[in-house]
Amino acid sequence: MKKNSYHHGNLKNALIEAGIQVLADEGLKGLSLRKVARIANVSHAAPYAHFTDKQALIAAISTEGFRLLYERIQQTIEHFTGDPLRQLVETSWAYVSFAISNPSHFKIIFSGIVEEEWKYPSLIELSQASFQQLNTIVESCKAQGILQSESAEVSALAIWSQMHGLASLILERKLPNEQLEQIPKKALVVAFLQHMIKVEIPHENSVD
Amino acid sequence: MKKNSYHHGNLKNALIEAGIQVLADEGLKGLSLRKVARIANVSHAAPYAHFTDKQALIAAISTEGFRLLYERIQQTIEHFTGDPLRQLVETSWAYVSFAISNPSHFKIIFSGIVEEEWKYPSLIELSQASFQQLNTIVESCKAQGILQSESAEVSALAIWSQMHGLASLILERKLPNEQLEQIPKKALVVAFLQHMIKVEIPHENSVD
DNA sequence: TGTACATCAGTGAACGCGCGTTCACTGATGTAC
DNA sequence: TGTACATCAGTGAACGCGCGTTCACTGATGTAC
Repeated sequence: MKKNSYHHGNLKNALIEAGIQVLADEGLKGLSLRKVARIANVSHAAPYAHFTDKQALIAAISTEGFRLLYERIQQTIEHFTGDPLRQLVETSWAYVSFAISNPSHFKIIFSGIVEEEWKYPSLIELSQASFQQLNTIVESCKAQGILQSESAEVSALAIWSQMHGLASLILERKLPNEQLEQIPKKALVVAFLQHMIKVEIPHENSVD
Repeated sequence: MKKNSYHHGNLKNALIEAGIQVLADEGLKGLSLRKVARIANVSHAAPYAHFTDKQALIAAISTEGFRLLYERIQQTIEHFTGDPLRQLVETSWAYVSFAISNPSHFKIIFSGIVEEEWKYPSLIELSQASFQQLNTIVESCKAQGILQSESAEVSALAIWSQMHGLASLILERKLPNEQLEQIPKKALVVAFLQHMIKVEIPHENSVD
């Protein structure tokens, strides 16, 4: 970024960025340390100064993506403080739209590519923190009588599963027909949630 | 299968089976034509008599898996003819349990690995037929007042998404805590569906 | 401010590997007469 | 039943490739005094 010779100065991040780019362009099968180094204008051995091996780079990309997702959801939660129903709808949509606009990140986080995940504790922390975000919202909704009142955790998992499944099916282009494909994705999210919610979800003056 | 020299007799299927085995043992990154040929006790060039290239083998494995899933669901439907609620519960469970017991097949079908899917029309047909199975059940449920009465297709997609998401999260070991992991998976399926259904789902004298 | 030195972040050659695919070939099988 | 021949399903050598990783190295940077 700053120096034009020898020491790069920010190579670690540059390699992560390059990796994301490769994933977007060619998918996982096209991702190699050598290619990533090439894109960062650096010799093919240079990455080893920052990552112990290829898995470590993949884990770093995954962690970075998870962090982005987490922060996006956190912002949404704060933006709608005090309105749990709205929080539920908007965070669900944030999840699905994150997948749509960052397919590489979403896929690498959730495609079981990172082996031996326990070696990368920040990944696991983020995963649990993310679920906790949703769980808190669901508890608030139940407290307000918006959702049926059984185990909040099961309900949270039900919602997460639904949004995760929708995101996956969209990314894999498995939406079963054109009719469904033409429905705006946010409308699908709202319709799905409406199936589970007692009160009517109000029309929003869409924020994003 | 029959001859012990030169002509194999059933090599095409043997290669598909070998491919499934490799996927189960080492995942997609370990799958190569050469390895598959090795397992089938055949020279590394032999597969080219049956598949134009590596992609074609992958597509064949995927198609085979999809067919198994389709047939399993079809049997479940027929087994509970006349009882749409039961059909809904049991086919949902069939979907999730197929994923659990055939993770390689499930992943390869739904992981976007098959490129240029349009080259393999039977894959696309199976995909649409599968959704149609679910759609028919949902329509019956709505006719009986079991489900809310909006678009059957949207409801069907909601259910499919939910089960697909649950299956994916289980396979990727992303269930957020041990508490949830200890719940029998079928109980989760039932709980999820209960969120969307007006009537109580009866306890079944479990069939499988 | 200047110098000596440790540490850091890169280089480039080299290793061994398994892969996908092609090609000329050959052994086995099926069919027409 | 026997023979000629086309077709099919395999073989094994060869190609070129990109990869992950290691290693001895060197240029740049930071620090102690």
